[in-house]
Amino acid sequence: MDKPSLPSGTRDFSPEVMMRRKHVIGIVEETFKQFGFLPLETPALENLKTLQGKYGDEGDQLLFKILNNSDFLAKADEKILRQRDSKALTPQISDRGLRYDLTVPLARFVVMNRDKIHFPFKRYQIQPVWRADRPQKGRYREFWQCDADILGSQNISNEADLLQIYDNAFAKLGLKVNIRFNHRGILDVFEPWLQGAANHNRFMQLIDKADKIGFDGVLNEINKEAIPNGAEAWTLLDKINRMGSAEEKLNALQHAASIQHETLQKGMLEIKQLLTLLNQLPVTNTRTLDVTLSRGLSYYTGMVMEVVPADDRIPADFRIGSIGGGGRYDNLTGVFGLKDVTGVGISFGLDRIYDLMDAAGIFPTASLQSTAVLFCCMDEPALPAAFAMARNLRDAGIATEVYPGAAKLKKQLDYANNKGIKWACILGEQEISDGTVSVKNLISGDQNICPQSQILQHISQ
RNA sequence: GCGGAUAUAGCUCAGUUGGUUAGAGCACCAGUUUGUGGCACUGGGGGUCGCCGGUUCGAACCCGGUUAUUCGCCCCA
Repeated sequence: MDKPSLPSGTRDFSPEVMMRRKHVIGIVEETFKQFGFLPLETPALENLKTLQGKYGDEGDQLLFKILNNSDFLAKADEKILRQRDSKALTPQISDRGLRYDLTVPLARFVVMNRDKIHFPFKRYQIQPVWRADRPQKGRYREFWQCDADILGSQNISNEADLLQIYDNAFAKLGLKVNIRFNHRGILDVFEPWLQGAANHNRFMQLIDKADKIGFDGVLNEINKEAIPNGAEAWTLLDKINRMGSAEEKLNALQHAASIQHETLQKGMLEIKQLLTLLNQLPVTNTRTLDVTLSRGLSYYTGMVMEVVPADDRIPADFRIGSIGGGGRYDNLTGVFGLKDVTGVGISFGLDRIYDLMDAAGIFPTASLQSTAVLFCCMDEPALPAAFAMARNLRDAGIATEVYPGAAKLKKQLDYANNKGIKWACILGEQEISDGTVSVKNLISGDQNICPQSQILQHISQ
């Protein structure tokens, strides 16, 4: 018999871990609801056609594919089969795959249900996604995303809401973060200068690594890849970024842009509108305009945002990437045939947030408790009385257990102690004949005898 | 897809230049206490040293292969 094991990059979540994960999910979900988002769930499986071609070549490689049922090889092309050409064979033996993110399923859903949806459409989705990536620290093959998106409204107040959601949720979680934002319009200025979209995309990919490898690291990469004017563009962006306030950065940008670039003006206008909405409101975390933020290669077309940890309780060597990100994408549903639906959304990386809070040791201990009262019976005849009292306590909203059967008292109290149960209610021959119950507070060690009818009042004190 | 590290009890790990019966802590079970947990003490169960092969009188230890895990790179949450 082989030892049981898990597929790499997947994990079991023990009851202790799940209590904490639920704590995080609960706060994120509650925040989404407070801003008027409603839940959506989609299947783990999607048709491969829905998923493929949405995430670039690399993304397609990382899709988990599912073999067709029935005799899938019988239908495969004889020639391709003999050539052992996996890439050509895949479409013949696999029609379905596991979802890679929550945004593409959302787009599919909106297109399929366009007749039922009223725009602006605000939905949140908290579900696992799968990527056949190489696992490493903070990176899993099965992980959870918590997405909130608004479709069909281009007003910048949506972005303002999403930035508030980030701030509110992390404030409630008790994790200090920095919320960075930028506008793709600012970066698009450089496209002609960098001589083409390919260079520009690569440029954005490289500057996105600044957090990790620093200014010089990015500069080296740009020089190594010989991106035309890349070094100059990067130096300029970095210089602007070092200025203090968002307003100063915007002013510097205005002066630096020698031509009246349309997307730059749009980007700067939207950032100003955003600041007008947000600057009057209280904020718990830091929120910075970072003109070097690009969010890689994805489909973003307007505002982009990203959350990075900024909590000094996190050990210095515990480095992990961003824990949330999002932005505006025009024409998200275009690939599925529905044009001109703009969307803006954010995502919380649940697993990384969990890892960070765990490393920083900031999970509240209360999130571990479940049962409040345990009934311990000395003998079987005491069980009916325990069941009756347990029922009353549960009706009063108190989580209550009756220990199964009449085990040794030591064993029953051990159980209560390990589970962090506060009250042990002991029932033996004496208590049953007196109509009483011995109530022990397992935190203080105090023990009293009270009438069975008074049990609720006794433990409510 | 590429590179490094690791693999010994349920978990975290020791294990001397290769030498008799492979250890510790935690966890578990039992007892000290026939109805009282946490603390303490005593005892107990639990291992084909990842797997396959090689070197050797002798391998947990050395060599080769393999599988898995893990940390980086690419990319991403």
